[in-house]
Amino acid sequence: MKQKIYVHVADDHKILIEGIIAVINTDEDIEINGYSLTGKEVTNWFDDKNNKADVLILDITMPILDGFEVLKHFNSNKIDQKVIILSSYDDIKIVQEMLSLGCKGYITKNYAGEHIVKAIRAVANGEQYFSDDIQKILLQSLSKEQMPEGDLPNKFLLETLTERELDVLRLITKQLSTPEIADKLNVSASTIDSHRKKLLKKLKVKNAVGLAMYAVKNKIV
Amino acid sequence: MKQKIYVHVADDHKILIEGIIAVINTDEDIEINGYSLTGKEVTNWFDDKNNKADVLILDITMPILDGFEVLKHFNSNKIDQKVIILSSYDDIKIVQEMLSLGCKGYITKNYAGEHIVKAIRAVANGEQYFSDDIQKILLQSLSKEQMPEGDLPNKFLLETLTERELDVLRLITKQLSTPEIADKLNVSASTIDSHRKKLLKKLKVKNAVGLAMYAVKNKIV
DNA sequence: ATGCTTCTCCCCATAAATGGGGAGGGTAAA
DNA sequence: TTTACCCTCCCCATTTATGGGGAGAAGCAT
Repeated sequence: MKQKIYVHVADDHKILIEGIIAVINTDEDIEINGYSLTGKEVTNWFDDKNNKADVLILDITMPILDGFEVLKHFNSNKIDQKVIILSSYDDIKIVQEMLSLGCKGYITKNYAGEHIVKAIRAVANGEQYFSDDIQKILLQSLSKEQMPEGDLPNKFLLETLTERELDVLRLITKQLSTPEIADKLNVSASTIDSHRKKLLKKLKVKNAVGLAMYAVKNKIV
Repeated sequence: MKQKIYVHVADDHKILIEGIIAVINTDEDIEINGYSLTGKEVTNWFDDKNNKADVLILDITMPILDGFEVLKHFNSNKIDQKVIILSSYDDIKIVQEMLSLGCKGYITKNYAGEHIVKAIRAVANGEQYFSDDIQKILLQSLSKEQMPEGDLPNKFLLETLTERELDVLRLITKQLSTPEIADKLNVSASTIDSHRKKLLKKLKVKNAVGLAMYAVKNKIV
């Protein structure tokens, strides 16, 4: 029998912890030797040098301390802990932030059932592990040009929009057509067309709906 | 031995379903005889008269159809199903909305582990059941004597959208064009055109951008 | 002065969206 | 059975949107 892998689970929903335990208990060489319902419990547990786990499965949204703060605590206290993020979020910004904070794996709750055991084995073995959807968005982010660290990618894109482009974008979200926008801004429709083309290229979206969704996400409206 | 209670579980996170199964399996007289990962699966399951469950445990945030829409489907199709809402939300408006839609129990995911078995027994027995935190906010709302008037204004409009229209609306927000949507749904582009026209009329918006903005406001996406 | 960007406007063309009408098949309720 | 709604598909037509190119005027910075 292989050496046992000890796992600590942290999630504010106990039912989810019980689900993970149920899935993992089918494997004899993995054992849950502790769990936490808040981020504070996690840091307390690992601050005690008697407590150890090969892998920590960590939720992001938790009371008192969230997943980000737990990882920051580990970093500032030189606690070298292998962490798998288990979250509902599949936002590239969050994933990148977590990676920069040192997590070794990231799986979304949609994939947890099938992949969690694989993830634990991989990370315990010193490898990384990401669920399929996370792999996908990570690859997408790579192909698009990486942002300088700590910078929010969308903030950056937003800066590249000129004032006039922002004017047009705002009016688009108000459901105005090109001729209507041209009229409102007292320029030719051709000009608005140019701005629209520029917006589509800059924001890498397909159509006006994409522009609107971008505007909403970035709170331009 | 008592008569067995059959339970259907619906949640978009399979790991949570596995947790519930793990907790419930300790009781011999309760059995999970089905589960769903989307609201659509739930309605399909219960539309089949061969499928029955004494209790349905229902999450609110699910793909395709959310918990609200599942209950509305039950009501408009005269399906008398005992439902326990299992959600992270502890918003009084949401709880009241769910009660008015006929749910028999409401427990938050924080309390799921300890209370879910009790809740199932109570509801299967014709009683109501609410977890402690939900009981608390329900009592508060009574003492404040607040009315749920004008609470969810747009949710009403949402009701008027058919499932097919919602399908189309969701794909529009993903920046798909009419031909692309037609391809994805395996129907003719003319059909999608019809749905788009209907959507524009029903939601009283000018164009696809208006549809997208509506979808965002009403958290369809 | 020479680039650089922005804003403006135009040409070309095709694809897509909007707006009106109708129509058949299905299901379900009254 | 009749009524109503939903989903499907088509006709007509016009307006908008997308995608490529170029180009001049103004401002600004090195």
